[in-house]
Amino acid sequence: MEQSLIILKKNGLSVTGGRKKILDLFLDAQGALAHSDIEKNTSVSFDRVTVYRTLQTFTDNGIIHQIPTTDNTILYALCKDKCEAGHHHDEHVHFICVDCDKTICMDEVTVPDVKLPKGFNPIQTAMIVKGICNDCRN
Amino acid sequence: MEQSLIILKKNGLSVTGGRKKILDLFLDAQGALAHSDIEKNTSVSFDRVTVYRTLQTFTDNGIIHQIPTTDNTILYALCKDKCEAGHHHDEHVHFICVDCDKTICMDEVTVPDVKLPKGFNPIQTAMIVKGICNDCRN
DNA sequence: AAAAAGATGCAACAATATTGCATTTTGTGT
DNA sequence: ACACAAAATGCAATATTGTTGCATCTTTTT
Repeated sequence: MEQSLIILKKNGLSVTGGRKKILDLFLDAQGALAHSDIEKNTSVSFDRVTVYRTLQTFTDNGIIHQIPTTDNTILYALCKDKCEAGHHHDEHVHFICVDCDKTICMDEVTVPDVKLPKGFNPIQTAMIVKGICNDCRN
Repeated sequence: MEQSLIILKKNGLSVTGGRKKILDLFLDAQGALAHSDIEKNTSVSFDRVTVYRTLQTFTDNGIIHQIPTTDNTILYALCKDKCEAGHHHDEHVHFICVDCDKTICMDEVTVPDVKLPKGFNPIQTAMIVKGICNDCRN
């Protein structure tokens, strides 16, 4: 059985052509995807609204997570199995290549703890490293 | 002499009413500001475009820096004196309060180093902690 | 197979961001 | 202080991005 199908069923989502297609994009992608990446993809011919709603649904169900960026786009990437609905554990490092512009999830690299000033109570931590990725160094 | 004036002069920027006003907002602000915060501020009555261009100018000159977020807004905050034009050193932790929604720069908390996989060359690191801030805990 | 629940498309709208150009303001040299 | 050059601003137009309501179609359930 296809992986995208498995994932959708596991999360109790009705399986539709659109969801499978978009989920496959993530499964195939090396790095993170923006809404525009999906919309521009020739194999996806859905309404913009459907893409928005699908990404929202996937996020709500812990299938994908959002990645913070400094340009005004939201990036999405597949969650690993540790994520639960409504409570993401995407506490791994995200690497953004300044050359090829790809964003890569480094699941092996966990975010180190930081000591915060008194009175500040951390719930979730994200870390973004900009640099040159493995493919772009020469 | 006013601080905003000093900063503008130091960076070789022509000093205008708009730039002073916006810079003062940052100097007064506790946390980071979004474009909309500035535009909505009653004491600012400039064209949206001017605000965009001013923020861009300040960013280019290392006066303010951008903060990554997962909602699709760009946040800006004052750089400390270590920042140079074109090369930001905003390697401090940003704290986003999930209650009051303020974003605070924790200049005292430096971002710890992480070991990246072979072939990945880091240039800049950012870290975002979500949680409850000092004002909102009870 | 029918009913219920859910997903999708469309249209309208809202918010956000960008660009070119004319006008005004600021900085510079005298 | 004045005139000129350089830079900033405002306005209009346009592009991009995100949201909502509702009718229609598809999937799931019984």
